[in-house]
Amino acid sequence: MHKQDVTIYDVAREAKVSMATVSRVVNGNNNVRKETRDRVMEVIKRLHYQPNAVAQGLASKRTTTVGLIVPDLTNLYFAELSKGIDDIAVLYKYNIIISSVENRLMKEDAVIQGLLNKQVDGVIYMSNKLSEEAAEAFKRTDTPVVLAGTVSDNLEFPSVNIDYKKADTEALNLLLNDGKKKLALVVGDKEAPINRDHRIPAFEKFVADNELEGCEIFDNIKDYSDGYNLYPELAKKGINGAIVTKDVSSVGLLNSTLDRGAKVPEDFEIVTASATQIASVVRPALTTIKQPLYDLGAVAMRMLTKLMNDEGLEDKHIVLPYELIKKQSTLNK
Amino acid sequence: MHKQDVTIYDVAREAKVSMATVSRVVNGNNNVRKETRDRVMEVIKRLHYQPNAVAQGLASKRTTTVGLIVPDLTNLYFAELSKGIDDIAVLYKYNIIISSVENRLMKEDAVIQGLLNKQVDGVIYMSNKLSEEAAEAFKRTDTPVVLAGTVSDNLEFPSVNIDYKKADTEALNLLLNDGKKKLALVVGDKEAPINRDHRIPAFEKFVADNELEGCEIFDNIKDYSDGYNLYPELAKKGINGAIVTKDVSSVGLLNSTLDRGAKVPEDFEIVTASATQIASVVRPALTTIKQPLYDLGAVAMRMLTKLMNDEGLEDKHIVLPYELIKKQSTLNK
DNA sequence: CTGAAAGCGCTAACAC
DNA sequence: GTGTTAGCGCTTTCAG
Repeated sequence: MHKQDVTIYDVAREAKVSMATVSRVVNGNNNVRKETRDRVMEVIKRLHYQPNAVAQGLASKRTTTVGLIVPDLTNLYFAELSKGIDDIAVLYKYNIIISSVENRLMKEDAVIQGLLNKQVDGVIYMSNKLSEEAAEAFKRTDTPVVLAGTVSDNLEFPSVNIDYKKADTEALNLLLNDGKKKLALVVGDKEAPINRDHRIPAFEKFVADNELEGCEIFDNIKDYSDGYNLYPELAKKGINGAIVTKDVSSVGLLNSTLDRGAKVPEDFEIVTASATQIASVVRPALTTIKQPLYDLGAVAMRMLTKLMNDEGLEDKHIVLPYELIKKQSTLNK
Repeated sequence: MHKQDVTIYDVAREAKVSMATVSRVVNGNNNVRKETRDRVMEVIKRLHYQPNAVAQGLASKRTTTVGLIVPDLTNLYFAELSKGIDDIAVLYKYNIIISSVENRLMKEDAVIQGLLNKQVDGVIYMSNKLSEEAAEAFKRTDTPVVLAGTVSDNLEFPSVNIDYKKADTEALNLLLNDGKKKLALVVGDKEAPINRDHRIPAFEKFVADNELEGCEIFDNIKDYSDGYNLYPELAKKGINGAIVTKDVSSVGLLNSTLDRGAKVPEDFEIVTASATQIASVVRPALTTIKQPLYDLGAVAMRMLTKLMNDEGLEDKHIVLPYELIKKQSTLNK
């Protein structure tokens, strides 16, 4: 970034107006006579003037930039969320500073502080859970924050989610209806609020309500091989149906099942709780709880634009509909 | 972004020094007596002072922000590249403004101009091809640019790639060695420089060198269903081996092949030219040209940091090694 | 080692 | 409608 060649001052001089007028033209302020505006526009074009957004940001205290906090860029779940956010951001002319925080030395609150120092106008936070430190960092600022696809203990921050309990219950009903009675819930982290407060209670309630026996929760299944290595244990325990929260784990479990000669869905049924591209290209195709990831992101960003304009929100917590997509990994009787 | 509560001026007054000294402390300048430094640090901590990066940017002409231009966030190919970039960016304390440009009304050069207006210190451009307008926009500025996994006609811009010709030739040799002689090259866009100048010439040369007949190039295969719908045509023409540039298309083709009762790899072999997670979870697993996506991104970002520090580059065009990973979609005799 | 002062490029009252 | 004038919060000579 070298010294800027042409500034608002050059345009003013050349167009024989004050820089205030140039500023008005640039910002679409109506208080400029048409002839003046045209003249200024002509000079802007001729000189290839481009406003310096940093200077604008310092003077106006708005950077038209929002921060995005995401665990991992290469996780399709968050990539699809981000796409929804990005599309709405473009619509409202915001740029996005993206920060991934998983497996980093830098602590989450330091990342957030860095974003705030850059004077972002707002932040969207995505994760399986809102960490303590992140929540604290957000509370210290008055920069608006929206949680997308992220469960939080307190309802302090606006959020967009689906009804995880309802979705899981519906999936469990599908399994039960197919005659599978020894069910499993396979999660990445038992303590993540989304699991602790939603999926696990829903599972336990379902098991109790239907008086099922031998059902179990499996923790710490985070990637493909975790899923792949899990099947023997499930088989030994006679489990014949599972809801798996991560789709790569689902695929690992699926492949493992097939490799060991079990039939899906006859012997064993799988429902995956996060439907990304990966779940739909494997064979047999996986039955999924389809979260509207794109929409979750888009709605979250729309909420944020309102907050950044001090417009206020009708609903602070939005719940979007999901869909249970029945494919070949369940019998679907 | 409201009025900042505590500024460098507050710290200066409280510590009984000038703001210049506070600035020195904040920026780690050594020309400060230890006692003074300690006193300033104490006040900074006590007042929770955080420098305003926008003001720093305006005054210093460095924003410690780089722009990333990517076709689509949800394409794992670019997501993995981005991850490499991001990790190095964090290391050098840069933030990343990410802009996706595929299927947008806004033209690419407008996106680039927007990034430049934000005074990014550098730009990394990723795409299948560098568009004319993008190249023009980059030429107008002296902000450094690096191309990652992107082929360009001219060698004006520094770049990081693999040797696509060599990789494809090795893959074709694998197919031929397995006894497959009617080969196909399946691409997304014939006119993209990576195909036009690398993959297609390599394919044609291979066919000529080995005096093969009935080999053909298939264009416009961009997604899963394109790949899925392609197989009948290949079958009719007796094609028995294919290199597919996009991995989702490869998977589509694979599933279609299996659905129609052909055996992979006995009757038909597939090699995919971009190995993302998707290629490795399907069954049979796909043989792939494994591009070091993470490294491509990391090296590109490292180059950019050098350029941003006016350090100069030893090599302007870096070629990284690839690997041909043999899996079950080829016989591998 | 420290301070004074001049910007960086723009916005936003305020006056006319 | 348009110009004048303060800043926005920080870096960076230049003196001393």
